[in-house]
Amino acid sequence: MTASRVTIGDVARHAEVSTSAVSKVLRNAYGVSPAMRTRVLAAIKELGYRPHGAARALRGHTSTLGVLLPDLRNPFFPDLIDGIAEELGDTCYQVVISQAGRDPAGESRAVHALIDQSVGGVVLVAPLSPPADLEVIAKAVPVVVLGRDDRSPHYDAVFGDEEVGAGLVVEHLAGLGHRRIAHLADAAWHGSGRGEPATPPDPRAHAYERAMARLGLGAYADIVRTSYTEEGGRAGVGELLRRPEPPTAVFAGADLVAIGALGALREAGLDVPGDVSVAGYDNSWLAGLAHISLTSVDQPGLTMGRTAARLLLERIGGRTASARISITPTLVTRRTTAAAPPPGHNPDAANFNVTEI
Amino acid sequence: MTASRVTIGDVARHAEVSTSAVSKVLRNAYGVSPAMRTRVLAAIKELGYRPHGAARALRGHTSTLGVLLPDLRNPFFPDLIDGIAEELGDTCYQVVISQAGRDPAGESRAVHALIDQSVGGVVLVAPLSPPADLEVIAKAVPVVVLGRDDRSPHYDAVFGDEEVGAGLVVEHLAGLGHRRIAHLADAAWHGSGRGEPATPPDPRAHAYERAMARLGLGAYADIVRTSYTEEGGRAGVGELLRRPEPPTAVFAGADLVAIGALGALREAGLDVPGDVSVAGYDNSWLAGLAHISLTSVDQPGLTMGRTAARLLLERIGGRTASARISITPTLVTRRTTAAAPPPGHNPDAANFNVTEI
DNA sequence: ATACCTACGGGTAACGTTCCACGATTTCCT
DNA sequence: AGGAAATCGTGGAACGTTACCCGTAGGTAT
Repeated sequence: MTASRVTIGDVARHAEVSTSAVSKVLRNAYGVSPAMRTRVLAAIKELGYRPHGAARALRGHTSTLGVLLPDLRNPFFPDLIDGIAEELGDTCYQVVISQAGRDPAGESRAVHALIDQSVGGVVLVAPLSPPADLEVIAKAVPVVVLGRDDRSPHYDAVFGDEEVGAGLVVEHLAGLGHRRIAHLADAAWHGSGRGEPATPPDPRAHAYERAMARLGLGAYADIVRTSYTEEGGRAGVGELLRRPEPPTAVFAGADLVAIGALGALREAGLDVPGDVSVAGYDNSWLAGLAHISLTSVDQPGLTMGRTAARLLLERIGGRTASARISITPTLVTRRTTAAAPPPGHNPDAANFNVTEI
Repeated sequence: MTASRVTIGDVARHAEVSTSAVSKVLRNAYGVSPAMRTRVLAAIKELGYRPHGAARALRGHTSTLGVLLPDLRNPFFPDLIDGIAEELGDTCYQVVISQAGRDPAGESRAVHALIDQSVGGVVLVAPLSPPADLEVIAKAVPVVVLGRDDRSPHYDAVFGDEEVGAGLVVEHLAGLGHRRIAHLADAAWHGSGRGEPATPPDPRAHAYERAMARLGLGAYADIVRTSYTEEGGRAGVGELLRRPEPPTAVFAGADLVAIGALGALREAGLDVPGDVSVAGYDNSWLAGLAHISLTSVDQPGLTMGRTAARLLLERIGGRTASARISITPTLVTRRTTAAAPPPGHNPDAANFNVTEI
């Protein structure tokens, strides 16, 4: 029952010109007189005509860009999206977002679905697929990877400097006297499994390890791989608390994970930061909430989003040289990190301080 | 430099059949022998062929559904998306998400962009556009509205029962002895402005007013309109605290707003729930966090998302009769609501209890 | 043997847009 | 004045897919 669409032909008839003419004013191409332009514009408005995106796409024109997000719940991602949308504000491009699965297969399916929809380009946020797969995708459509330090000849990358970020956290915690500093890493970023040069090794976890080693704490390094969700944070802390000597500080790879960690610690009767310090990553709005006040590594999401969008536009514009842009993070210290408890400290004794229910 | 796409013609040539034949096996239509089918399938796999979405769309076939979200930060929305994705799991449909602006104009632009992309249907989450505009849109594409109680002959609606939801909160707070119960409502839901029958009146705010009246607290009803964001919650509380007699309870129309309210109250030196009680709406994962533990009206986001997707599929399948599905919310009480302070209570005196920095 | 069905496969006209090539007119230059 | 150049507008062939319609081959009932 959907009324048949009004086409460029209808507009042409109504304005008594050719469809080519209408097409020209639509794309404001060369060769159209002001008189005709106004007539066509009037006809368009009168008929409420809107160009058919699919038909345009068939001719190779597109006005949508795709953004692939691993997860809608991560509070850092809206910042990226806002940045992308801002940069695209004065262009004709429109953003569509697609949620990738938690696994490379789902991610691949989602990105191909985006391409089948003939988007003009894609921003892949923290993708799971190995670089080789992305090279293939980049052959079909301009690609910018956001949040992974890939070096590819065919697509661009925008990412925070993990070495600096992890270093800041570890140095901060070590400076507070912590030695047993554990790290909750992203399980999805599995080192491979087939022995093939698959996804590059998790750079955040590696940076953590190097920072620990640099500070002479290499023996205390302890990585738990878990999902980058609140639930993952809970599970990770659950595992850490079963260690013979649980850590006194937890460096979560994402704010959401840190939030889960905070919850699990609280439920275990441990005080933050009295018994255990917790730090997150991304400094999303969640970290800044008064009731959470999470120490976190600040990454300028808006800037990163804008940069990714800019690179994508450049690629679409014809740039073939590859770009790699690194962004240096900073540390925002808040109330979840404090001096390490004294060596003989018994966490359970601290429970007397807990005044909340 | 993007390599030219492999088309259905390439597949046909490679399998030595006609394009019609390939098209048939693609849609597994009638009239194709098993032998040919396997040959074509082999060719498809060998060439890595993927059907061109835009070309299909031009012929009237589509396999994407659009979801329009007002805001990526609202923690309730991912639940809806997950519900929609779940329901669509075993169909060929793929979801794309688009972020509407904060104003009706931006929303309209976003939904039309979606339609131009020839989606097969759209789910509009808490739309700002007046029903009349949605009727127009529903003429072009199947529409389901999620989170607003519209009764339209041309599109469906799935929504929580606001009367029950607001009633539960107000009764809960009144039962705890509160009288000055204020409400933070959505400013975007402006009652109109032109005198035209624009967007219907904010049902949540109205339900709040009726509940207050029903309990004999009509004189205490106090609505502050603010944006449905964390910042909006802060601003709303700021305004409420400037009242001659500030409220002892705040009913925020969304969890995110309640979070902002909590932050502002804390910064004002007020204790929650000692001095002021706070309740939210949607019972998103944010409300359940141990560090927040917000009393909130529970709406089953997953179910609502699934229902919306189901209705959309039915519409696409040809149903023309309109559906309206109301979902009854429940109340989850947590630690942000408690008995009202005694009449002579001086909030400032309570500051002695504040132990945190 | 003829007519009729069924199963299988191909030919081809759309779908709505863009853009190249090419007329038709006017303006400019010497 | 004669032609070149600039300007304005049109025709029509794609783009990749689908769906209708029509052959053909073999089988079966009359």
